[in-house]
Amino acid sequence: MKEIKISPKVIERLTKYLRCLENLTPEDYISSEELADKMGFTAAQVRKDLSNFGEFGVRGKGYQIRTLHSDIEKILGVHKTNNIVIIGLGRLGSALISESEFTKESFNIVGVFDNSPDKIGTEVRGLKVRDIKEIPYFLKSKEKVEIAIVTVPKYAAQEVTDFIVKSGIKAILNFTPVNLEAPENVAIQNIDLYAKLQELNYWKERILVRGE
Amino acid sequence: MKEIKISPKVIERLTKYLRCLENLTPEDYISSEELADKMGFTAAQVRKDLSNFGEFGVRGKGYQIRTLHSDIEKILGVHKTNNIVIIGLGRLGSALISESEFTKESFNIVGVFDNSPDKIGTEVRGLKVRDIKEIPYFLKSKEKVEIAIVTVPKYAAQEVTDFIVKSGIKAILNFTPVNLEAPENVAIQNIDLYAKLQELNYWKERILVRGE
DNA sequence: TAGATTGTTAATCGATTAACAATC
DNA sequence: TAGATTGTTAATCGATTAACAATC
Repeated sequence: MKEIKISPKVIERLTKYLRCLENLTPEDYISSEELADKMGFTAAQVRKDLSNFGEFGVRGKGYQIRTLHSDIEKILGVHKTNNIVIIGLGRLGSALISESEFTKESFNIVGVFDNSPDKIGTEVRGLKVRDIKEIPYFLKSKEKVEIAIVTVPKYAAQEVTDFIVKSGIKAILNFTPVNLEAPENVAIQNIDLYAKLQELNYWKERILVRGE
Repeated sequence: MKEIKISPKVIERLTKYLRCLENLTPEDYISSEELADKMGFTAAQVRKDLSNFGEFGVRGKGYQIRTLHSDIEKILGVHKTNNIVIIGLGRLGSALISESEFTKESFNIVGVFDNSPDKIGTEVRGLKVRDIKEIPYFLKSKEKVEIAIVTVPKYAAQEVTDFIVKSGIKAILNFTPVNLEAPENVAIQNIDLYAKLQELNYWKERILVRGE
């Protein structure tokens, strides 16, 4: 399998296929057309997306739901458990820790960090809150942790990012509204809740779009 | 100004221009090139995006930061206060209520709804938690509310959506991982935190992308 | 006026879709 | 084998970029 350049849009759709397959009978087969219909895509789109990564279907039959699900999980690397840490224990950070979705098998929160003396040392959902300064030691001593969820206030965002990247973090889910600077080899996904609300506000006046 | 079909990507970038302009001196002028550089876009992109909505620049000088900021706010409809309600008061819903960003001028949380007897009647940040069944009356009696943030558990998502849409909601910020069905004239933006994490997990192994 | 930068048209690039030979 | 549906190539569509005349 050659490493062809994959578009982020393909990966985004892969997560949607996964969501969709979860609700179906694992033993059944589904055609690209059926799967596409469920999500408002085209059958060609589905086949093209998957063909980037190999051949997962059976001609004349379609894709077996169970194997397709597990194949997509493998592509995304979520067939195994990936350790994550949460940086910043404000309201949002706390909420994410308890989010049942995040406690699924594929991601495992192994550390929680903040810089407030009020929070350091307390426990949240069985996790001790640590001083953010401990990050470098924590990352060295513990099992591999590559992903950090950053929910600090925006004035601290860049500084915290520099620090955790230097400490070895390779991927950041950024909830701050700051356009983070980081080295080329650090993956970043931004979730800007307020921006999404602004987008929604635009569309509510015109209609057209069934949000991305 | 003719109503040309605008791509969602344009609106997404508009919110980014806004974020960027916030940190600059209002009286200064900025060229499309300077603005583009700050975000890793091209100057042509910036000019093209803006030209969809009118002429905001001064040839030879660029765009005045203060007026461009306020012009983009007007395009997005966030120059005025838009009322919103929050449906579902789990951890995430509660966090959003307290999110300082959401308490900015342009959005105003006027109602909070849940169906749990434990929560109904309590107060969160000065807002009384109401029974979700009251939504229709609430929307009729109060000032105009068109936007709902939905943070209910996924099994309840579609049912709740049907109910609030029937009650008059015109736009939904959907935090559930469900692909909501709604009439054509209801705008929906989806924020799927877990899916974002999955995407990030893919990119962390290859690198390439500075999340969308 | 000369210099700078816009707004816009035309060219390019990438992503989606249609079509079909391969094959279960 | 006949019917169905894949994987893939070619055609289409839309979005980005380059280029430049308009103009402050």
